[in-house]
Amino acid sequence: MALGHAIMTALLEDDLSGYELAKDFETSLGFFWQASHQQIYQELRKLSGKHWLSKREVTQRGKPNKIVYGITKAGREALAQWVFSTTRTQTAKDDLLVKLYNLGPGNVAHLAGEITARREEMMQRLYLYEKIRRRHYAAPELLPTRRKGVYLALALGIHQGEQFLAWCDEALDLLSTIESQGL
Amino acid sequence: MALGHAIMTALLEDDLSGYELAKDFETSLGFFWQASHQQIYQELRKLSGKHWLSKREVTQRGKPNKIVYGITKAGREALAQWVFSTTRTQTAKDDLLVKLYNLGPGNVAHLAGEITARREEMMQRLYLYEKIRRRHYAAPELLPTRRKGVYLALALGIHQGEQFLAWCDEALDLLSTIESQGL
DNA sequence: GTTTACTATGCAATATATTGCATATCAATG
DNA sequence: CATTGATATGCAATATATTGCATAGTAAAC
Repeated sequence: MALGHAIMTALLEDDLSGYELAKDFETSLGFFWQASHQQIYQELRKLSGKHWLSKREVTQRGKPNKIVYGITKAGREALAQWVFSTTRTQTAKDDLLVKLYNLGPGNVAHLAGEITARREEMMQRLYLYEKIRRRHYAAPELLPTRRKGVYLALALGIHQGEQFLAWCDEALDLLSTIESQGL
Repeated sequence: MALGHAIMTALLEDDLSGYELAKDFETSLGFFWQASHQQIYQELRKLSGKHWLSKREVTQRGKPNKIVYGITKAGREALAQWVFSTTRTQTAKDDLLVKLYNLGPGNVAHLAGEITARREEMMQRLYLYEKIRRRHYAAPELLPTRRKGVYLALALGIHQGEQFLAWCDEALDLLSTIESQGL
């Protein structure tokens, strides 16, 4: 039920529509919790069914109307309680690592390519992270409490991203010593 | 369909029963791909239905009989092909980070506790990783090709684990500056 | 003026994962 | 000799996630 709590968390600061939430999940909170729009729309209906969210339709001009959700008092309480619940040990699944277990002369080149692509992606993400950090989290000790938490999540993302880049380099280095075999 | 491929990968070196696979998934490959025994048993039946695995019953004394699975030629081919498939962008979901977005005076102490627990867990895992590295991967350049891939997965685990410890310290440090509020 | 892109929401089917329970043998503990 | 724990496999129900498709209005590009 963590997606629901992630959504409520996103709604703590602003009321948002499903579409806007889906957009948001591609950045910020979505760095740590991805979700597709289908999932979000379903979850929104569930949450408002539980009265943890309120909804209202907003008429728009030049665009289809949207349904904007806001967190209710009951929602805030449920969220606050959830923070104290025991976190199930996280999933941590990555195809790439399973693929690496299958490393062989026939696929070195391909795997090196995948790693290079991931490296690129991570570079771009880090660029984004850094931009956010510089703009909003330059002095973490001075932030209001809640923002300190957000900062820490960001800091983890940055550290792990940098670490990942270093690993990519190590990996590409090692892979380059393997004789590739065409198909 | 990646669980299936993870299972076949595990069966590349040894034939194993569902129970043994489930045990294995708690270590080694399971560091990068967790799965419960229910999932594994179901997947095994699916895979042998596709003739990617063969099965035979092994009579045991002092223990219930077991069904041992081995990868077939067709399975090996499917696995080798899968390595070239496009990896869907990984999931990356962590309750703890969502919780951090909800940081407040009422839950600092709790969150600090969760981070401390995670730190402990990671220390233990790192200890395991390091033991494996020293024993089997001391000289990565000299390993046979496939083992180089396994080494790289391990290396990523180690680097990210160490990075995580450093982050925990940073986080605990920052959290300690926040005034905690009892309930 | 037709195509493409963005906003906005949704259904249905399938795939994947989790939770709880059930069964059965044997060894060791108390 | 009753309980606990390890081995060994499985069903059923629910929860969660993914994939493909459908609709519909407007704006901008060509």
